[in-house]
Amino acid sequence: MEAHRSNAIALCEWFRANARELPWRELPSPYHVWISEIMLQQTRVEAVKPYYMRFMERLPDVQALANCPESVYLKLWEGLGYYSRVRNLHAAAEQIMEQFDGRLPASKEELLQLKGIGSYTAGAIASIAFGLPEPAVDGNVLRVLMRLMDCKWDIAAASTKKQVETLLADWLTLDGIRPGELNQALMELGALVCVPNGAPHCADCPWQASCRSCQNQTWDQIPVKTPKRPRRIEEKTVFVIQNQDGVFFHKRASKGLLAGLYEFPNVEGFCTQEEALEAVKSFGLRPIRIRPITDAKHIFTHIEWHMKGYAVMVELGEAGTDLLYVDVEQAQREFSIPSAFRAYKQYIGVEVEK
DNA sequence: AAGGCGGGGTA
DNA sequence: TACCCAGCCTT
Repeated sequence: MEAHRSNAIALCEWFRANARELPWRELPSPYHVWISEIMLQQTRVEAVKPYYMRFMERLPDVQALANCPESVYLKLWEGLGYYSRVRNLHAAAEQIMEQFDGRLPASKEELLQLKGIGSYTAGAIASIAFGLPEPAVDGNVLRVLMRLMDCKWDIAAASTKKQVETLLADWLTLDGIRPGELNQALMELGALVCVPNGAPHCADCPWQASCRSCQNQTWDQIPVKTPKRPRRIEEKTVFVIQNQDGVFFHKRASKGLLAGLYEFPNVEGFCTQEEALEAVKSFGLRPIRIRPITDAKHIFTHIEWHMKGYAVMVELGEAGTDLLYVDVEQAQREFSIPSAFRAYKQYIGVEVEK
């Protein structure tokens, strides 16, 4: 246990000297920590920064978030990915207003009752915002500790995470340890020194002398992780349908992939120009002109979209189906459109040549 | 335990 | 190209 203590102390000293200045570290209130931790799930620090700043400006507290309409919070999340995060964030804000008098609860057990908060996030909020000795085990922490112990357990296994949580629970109650600091230090070490891609910067590591993986030169074998299965490919035809006044969009279903976001009307499979015209007619619209536009590919974690595009000019009038007809400004302002359709946004407002 | 769920950086 | 990122939820 004494070896653990000296490791923990050395890591915290390293952290105090090397911690990055991050927006959510300026004033780590429970709300600030909560929002930042949700945004940081499976998402890099640099990607989160501008979203975090804008989110805090627009929704500075739990009440503002609880009262926020879906279109606004989805727009604030547009492009960040994993959109159920912000849906759960909003639901949890309502939960906090109703059950906890507008303040985040100060226990891991209660935090776990909130939508979108699992073991890691509950531990992060409990330790960083409330100073409680709760572990916060993410991918960084698993990698760092597996290397420290030269341990080849599968980090994709739930049992591995449990073991690490149990180990850290002891570290966090050691004399002179600030739980929030140690948890952040473990993650910071993983982000800056014991990096996931390429060789770790062992010369800069506060654990260099005690790290088994460094001694045994096994860093490239650790962590062990079961591979995920290959992506499936889906072919789609995407339509940028316009008339003189506006453009047509479709709101996706409230569950599943890209839930609740807006998309260009599209159909399964690759359409010829003739088939494309038929598809547009099936939307309840009368095409005037059509031309092929760019192909595009978008890679999700588990799916690959291969897209073929057509720009279509249609007669004035609403669609007979569930398409929404809006002017460009309204679309920009109110519609959250996923990055998958980035290649087609440039055709909005562009004349369709014969 | 396994699969669904985004998007982008990096080697 | 493949892997990973301050993971969570559903089945």
